[in-house]
Amino acid sequence: MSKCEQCIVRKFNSLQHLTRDELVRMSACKTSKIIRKGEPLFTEGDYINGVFCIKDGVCKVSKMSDNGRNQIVNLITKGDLLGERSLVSEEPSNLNAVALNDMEVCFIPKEEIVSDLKNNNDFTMDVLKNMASSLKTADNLIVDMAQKNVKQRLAETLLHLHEKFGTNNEGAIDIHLSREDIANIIGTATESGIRLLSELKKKNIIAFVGKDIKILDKKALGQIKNGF
Amino acid sequence: MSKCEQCIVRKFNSLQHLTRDELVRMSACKTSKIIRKGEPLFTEGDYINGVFCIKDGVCKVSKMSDNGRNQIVNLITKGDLLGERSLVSEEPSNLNAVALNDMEVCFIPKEEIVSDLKNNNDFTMDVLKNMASSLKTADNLIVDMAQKNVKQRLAETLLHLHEKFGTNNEGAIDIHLSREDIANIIGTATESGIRLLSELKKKNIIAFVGKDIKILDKKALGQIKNGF
DNA sequence: TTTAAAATATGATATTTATCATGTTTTTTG
DNA sequence: CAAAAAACATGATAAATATCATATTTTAAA
Repeated sequence: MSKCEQCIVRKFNSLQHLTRDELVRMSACKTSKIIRKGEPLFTEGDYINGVFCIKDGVCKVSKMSDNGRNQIVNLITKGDLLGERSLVSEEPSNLNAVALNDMEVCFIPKEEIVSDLKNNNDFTMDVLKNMASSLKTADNLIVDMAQKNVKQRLAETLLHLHEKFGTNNEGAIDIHLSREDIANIIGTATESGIRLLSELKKKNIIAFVGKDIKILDKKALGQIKNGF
Repeated sequence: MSKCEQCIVRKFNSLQHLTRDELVRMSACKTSKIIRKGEPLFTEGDYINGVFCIKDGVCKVSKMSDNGRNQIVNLITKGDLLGERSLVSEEPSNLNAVALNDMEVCFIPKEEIVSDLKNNNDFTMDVLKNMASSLKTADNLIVDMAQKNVKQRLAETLLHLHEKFGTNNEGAIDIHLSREDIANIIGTATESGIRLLSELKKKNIIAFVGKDIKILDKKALGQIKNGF
């Protein structure tokens, strides 16, 4: 099994603040897993009791609404940590995490990492910083969801995905999401999402490469995002 | 000036985990303020650089959307802390806080409290716990905003306000919000909010006591919230 | 590789919500 | 207290979005 102290991925998240000794201890108790596309990392109601460190792949984090529709609240990718909240809460998760492609993840049990939270202030402060940042992002998303219309949210989402995942060698956004996933990110019916994508395609603002999306006119998307 | 170590309010928030010595030091550098109804505690773009401890009163925390509408993301009340995020971030606030009634607050500067974050792990862990809890609440709100319609969100908001603020001696929800505030909580146009409130009144699900709202049929509201 | 299932697409329609207009009531201010 | 401003209210209409129906394409499975 790979060793945390030699793993490059930790450099991208709070684990970079752990000492070599702490990493060696962590390495001894962590487990590595392969999660196949479509499989869950965890499900609403699960007690996670630990943190996932994403070595490769992407997963969608979502929540079922009372209306029976699924809302994606986050996309977690290589280098990210997932499940930090379980470290300071005894409650089960209110979220689902499902792999969007094959993933390689390490799972570090809560007991182990909580002792680091108690003893390594640099680490704790960084976790706190990240949570504060997530909270800001969440507040902004609340405002977007409440105040922007579906067309604006779609434009914003496309720009955001482009920013976050970059483009593949054909110029398309380098993440494979189904039309339903996209609708579940922007919070609309699948048909409405598809319809608006078709409209953007017809206006030559985006193009389809297979089913993936290529942004042709970034400026136009920016304007739509702001309500023009 | 009142002394933190004797102040009952701190018992309701993370400051309860500070030692007597830490409280005495804090007391020496904090400032007390009276904020009148309608006045801001801080405004989008301000560097807060400290934490507000709410001794009395309620404020609304909101953010302007690009569309020029104001979205209320939180109501902060007696016993709460406000501005924790400024402790671990160098960025200016993305939020506005405005008093809904006359408030009594203490302001503790960042420098002072950051040293406690570094040295008192109980305190730090409690701040972390609260932030985790806020994040969960925020995720739930994102899902509601994205997936529930305005009527559902109004019902949910009324039930939530009733839960959070209780009722006054006339049985009305014990917080005075304008119709515009209510619309800004549920994320809709003021007219739409008013219209739906009128409709609930007509159906004898709520009543108006002056301008305040009294819930007559909790069960019916619960059903509307869930889409019936 | 044929069949079944899932995903994508689009039209028709109903529902929800925003916007604009206007009137009334309440609150604030000189 | 009178006048002005703000908040509340409701109608009419337009725009946005969901829902239902159905067809096509793609993917998965037998």
